[in-house]
Amino acid sequence: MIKNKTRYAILGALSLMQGSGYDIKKFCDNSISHFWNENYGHIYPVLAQLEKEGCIEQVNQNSDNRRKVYQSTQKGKEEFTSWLMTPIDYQPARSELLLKLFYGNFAPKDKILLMLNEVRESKMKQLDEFKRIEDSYIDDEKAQESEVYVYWVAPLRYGIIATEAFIKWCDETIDRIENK
Amino acid sequence: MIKNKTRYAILGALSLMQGSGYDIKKFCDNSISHFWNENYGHIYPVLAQLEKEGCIEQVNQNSDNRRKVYQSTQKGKEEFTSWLMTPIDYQPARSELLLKLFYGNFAPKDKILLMLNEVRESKMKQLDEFKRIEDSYIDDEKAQESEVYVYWVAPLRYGIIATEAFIKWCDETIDRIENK
DNA sequence: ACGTACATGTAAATGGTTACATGATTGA
DNA sequence: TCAATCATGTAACCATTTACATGTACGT
Repeated sequence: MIKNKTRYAILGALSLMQGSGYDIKKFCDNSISHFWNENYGHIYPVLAQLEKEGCIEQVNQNSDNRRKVYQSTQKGKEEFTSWLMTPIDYQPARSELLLKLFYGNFAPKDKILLMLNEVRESKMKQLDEFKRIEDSYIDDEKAQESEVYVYWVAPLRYGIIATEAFIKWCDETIDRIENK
Repeated sequence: MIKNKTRYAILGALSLMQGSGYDIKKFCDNSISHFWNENYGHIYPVLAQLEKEGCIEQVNQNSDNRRKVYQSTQKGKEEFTSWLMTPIDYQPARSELLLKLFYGNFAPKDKILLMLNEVRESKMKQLDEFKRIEDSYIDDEKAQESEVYVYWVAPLRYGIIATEAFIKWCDETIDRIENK
């Protein structure tokens, strides 16, 4: 049935907090969106599946009875930890940008340059956002003492380093196309 | 029905050469695999679809009559060029590595370090391969004069720059985890 | 009272991979 | 003659996204 990654994204979220499907979606959008995404169409069925398997359970709560608040069970925690230690799946590459660029000679030069400048622009904005978050981390001394600090910084640093590299590549590529 | 990207990967391949589904698959595996992949389950149905729509046509050929060799039609060429000029689709991020790392505190430190060292190792190999190809380009003066040269170099340079950045990030992340 | 955000879920469509079936050709 | 590669295709499965349906709660 519905398998793999969403399952672990949910178990991961519920290892940090208890919450509803809606909360998990918000967590994905707000906290890990730069390296992960989920949508409701996936979350709710997997949540039901995980409950059926005893990996998560509903938390009794008297207040808002629309909400189904879940927490991870021992079984769920164990499955999550064991997944953390399994090797990364190979992900076949699919870059629409590089595919288009590879065939760039079939389009007018200025259109290709426009495309590159647009992606460069959007990456610059992303980089600014990453650096803003990094600055807020650097100012927060308590956070730095936390056990999880290095693991939260790592994806952010990845965003920064990868985006800087991307912009560098844009610059040299734009330059090379302009001067050809 | 079956839509979008495979369609353009095929039209792109057939803009450089004429060939069969099998040839297109080989082309993907050999020439553009570091930024694109296709499989037979996608290629053959899309090939049939494209022929039905008049974007490609079969080439008469007397030799091997098992093979169905296709070439792009005027219509196909126009559709491909116009696709080249449309904006890049947004791709939601999904990095299993970063997801696992984000939750790294739930696994033993040495397992996380092992994981990072493994991906670092495999990226090093990839980088060597990219540089080997780059060297062969640099030695080839005729290739450099070609109109398409910049467009063929760009994805390769992307591979090099992005992979170098990745390794740099691995190093700093491994270091940070070791010293925590 | 109205709009926005909260909240859960399903159905359908789309996208992509893997496994299978089938057989010809080529070279060692 | 045996293995590898060439060659085409289908079916089943798995994964993902989008659209839809439905209704509540809360602040202004």
